[in-house]
Amino acid sequence: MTVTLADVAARAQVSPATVSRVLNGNYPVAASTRERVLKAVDELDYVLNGPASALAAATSDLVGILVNDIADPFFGVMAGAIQSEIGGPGGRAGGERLAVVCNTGGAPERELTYLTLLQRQRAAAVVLTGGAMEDAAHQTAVATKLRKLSEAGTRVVLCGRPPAPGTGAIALTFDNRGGGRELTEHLIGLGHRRLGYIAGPEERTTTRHRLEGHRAALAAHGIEEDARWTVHGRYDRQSGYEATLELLRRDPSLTAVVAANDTVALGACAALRDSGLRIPADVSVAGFDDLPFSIDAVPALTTVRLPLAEAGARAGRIAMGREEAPPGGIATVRGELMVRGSSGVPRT
Amino acid sequence: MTVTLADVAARAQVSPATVSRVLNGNYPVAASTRERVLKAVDELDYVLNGPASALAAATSDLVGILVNDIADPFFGVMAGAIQSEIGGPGGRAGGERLAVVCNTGGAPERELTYLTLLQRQRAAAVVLTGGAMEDAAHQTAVATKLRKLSEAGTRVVLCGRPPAPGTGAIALTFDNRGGGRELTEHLIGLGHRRLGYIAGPEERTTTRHRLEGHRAALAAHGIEEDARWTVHGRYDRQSGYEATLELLRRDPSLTAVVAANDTVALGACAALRDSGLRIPADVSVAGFDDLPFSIDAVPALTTVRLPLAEAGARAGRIAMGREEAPPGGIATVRGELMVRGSSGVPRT
DNA sequence: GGCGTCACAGCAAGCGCTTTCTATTCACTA
DNA sequence: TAGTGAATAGAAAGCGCTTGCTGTGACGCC
Repeated sequence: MTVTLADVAARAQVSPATVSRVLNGNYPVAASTRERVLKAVDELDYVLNGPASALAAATSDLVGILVNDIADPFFGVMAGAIQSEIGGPGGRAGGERLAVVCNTGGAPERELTYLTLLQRQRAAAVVLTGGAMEDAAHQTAVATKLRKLSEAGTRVVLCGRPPAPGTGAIALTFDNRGGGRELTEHLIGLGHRRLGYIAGPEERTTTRHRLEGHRAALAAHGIEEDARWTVHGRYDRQSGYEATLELLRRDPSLTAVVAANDTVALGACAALRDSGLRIPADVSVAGFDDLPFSIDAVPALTTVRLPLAEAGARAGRIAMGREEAPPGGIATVRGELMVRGSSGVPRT
Repeated sequence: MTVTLADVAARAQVSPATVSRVLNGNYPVAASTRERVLKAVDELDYVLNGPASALAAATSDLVGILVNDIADPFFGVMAGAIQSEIGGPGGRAGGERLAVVCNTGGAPERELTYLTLLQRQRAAAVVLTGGAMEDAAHQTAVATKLRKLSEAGTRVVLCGRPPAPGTGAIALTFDNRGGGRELTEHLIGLGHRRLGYIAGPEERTTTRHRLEGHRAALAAHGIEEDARWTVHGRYDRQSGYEATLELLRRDPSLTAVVAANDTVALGACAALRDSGLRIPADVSVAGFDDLPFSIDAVPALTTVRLPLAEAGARAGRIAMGREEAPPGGIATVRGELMVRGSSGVPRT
């Protein structure tokens, strides 16, 4: 039925061992023999049995990439960059590895199950992207899992995620706090004193860090924050829309709205427009991430550019062992403030 | 070192066979025994060896999803929908399957290599998304591969891709031609007679079909097309920007620009704005796909909504064998014209 | 000319699991 | 009381590959 190594060996008149060695290229095989084997492989249209080879060799060529939402360009861009370095076919990498993207949907239990699945497949490496959940039980569970993976020889890299001490995972962390602070300071610098903030889901590290940065900026400039100025929501457009209406309802005198990310900011823009307010003449808007579409908003979005592709690529290389891990296993990746049309001086 | 089935068996005082049966649940095991086994599994923190089990059972729980560009929401949305149906952990599906997204970057050879990799892993199913390459040699190669996969028991589903006759693949095809035609007819109906068209890469089926629809509409209304009115480019924003400038240069009297997709349309909008033209007062713009951000453009983009999530979900179910394949193995998925602010009557 | 050294090739023992077939038990029925 | 079959557990044969170790000629060296 299906062609096996033995069939190839028979046809090439060599032992299975030799065929295996030709295919893996990690043992000397005479050129003439090699050729004969390759010819047989070609003629029989042989395809290696992955599971069998993984079992025998006790390694696999699978690399897992965990993302919260694959439909969100934030993760798409990172995943693409990671994958391009992992190789898969045609990547810069030599060995053919199957980079697989797993969509957790931001659900803790899914994250864990995917990790188990990858552990089960004896994945060569795992890259976790995006913010982590702040649920203590879940964090412990994930940490335990990551440690087990590391111990089993799977390289674990965190990309855009806070470090997980004691797990052996390498972390490339985004400086969400610093970015958030810089962004808000920009607005304060323009003269804003009443700033609404649309935060992401409560239990995400990303949410918390960005918000902390925002508040640090306010505090640093002696602006007392009004509790009504912060609204929590999801990381999507609709959430931004609704949150903005809510903010306007709570305090119509706000002159700026800072959003958890660009997608939310776009929703905010829509809500402001629908409320008859001009951007930035009436209200300034700022986002975070600098996703590809942010420059196409009208006016273009002021935001913090996160080097998603660069960080992803680096994470990919580290996962493949082609780049050294940063000292201490932790590196902080900074964002860059992008001032564009959506922010201006406040109305007087 | 690592815990194996045998270890669990020893601790639970049963045979390995019994443990396997408890874990797979496809054979009667006394409740008390089962409990003992599960307890041992838990205590030893046992994780099944995927490759070994795949080898022994001659099946795997891997499902491959091939996309052209994972950073493009068009694919992200589809992939997310597919994956949610495939299951993976927490999906609606029962069996835990590892849905893996493979990024081909639109490169033919990568597509093939990924297919081989999946074949190697004995994937349970493969879903190919997005337009196909029109290169004859490559199409044959892919068709051969798909046929082999089908024959080996892998379910093959094409989502948003033209059918591949004789391969055993189920196809859910987007009606790009019909959508393109409807879109252009809308513009013609508004009074436009000089319409520029920004097409995608030449060798893509999607490109060709949309363009054919556009031309069919023109022909149906007796509009003779000027060769200068079509420009080819990539499916990205920059390409749309440049192509639009080129179109304006070639014929400044154009009153509408139809883009290959929404991303390109956004680039077109930017180019028009930068050229001092108003949308739609001076030039109308239309896109295709109705990606999430299209509604946030200013003005909102007139486009053809493709039910990406629905089609993806259906493809996922078919791949899992949870939904019957359409009659003949081919279904056409129609788009829906979304008329928004970016199209209006032409300037006089 | 004898012998250590290479460069290859093959043997065979698993890798950790699934599954067929067989054995055992036990509850009933005749 | 023996006979029957259902229910359950185990023995063992692989699944297709990798790899440590064992040949086996050919070669160079003293």
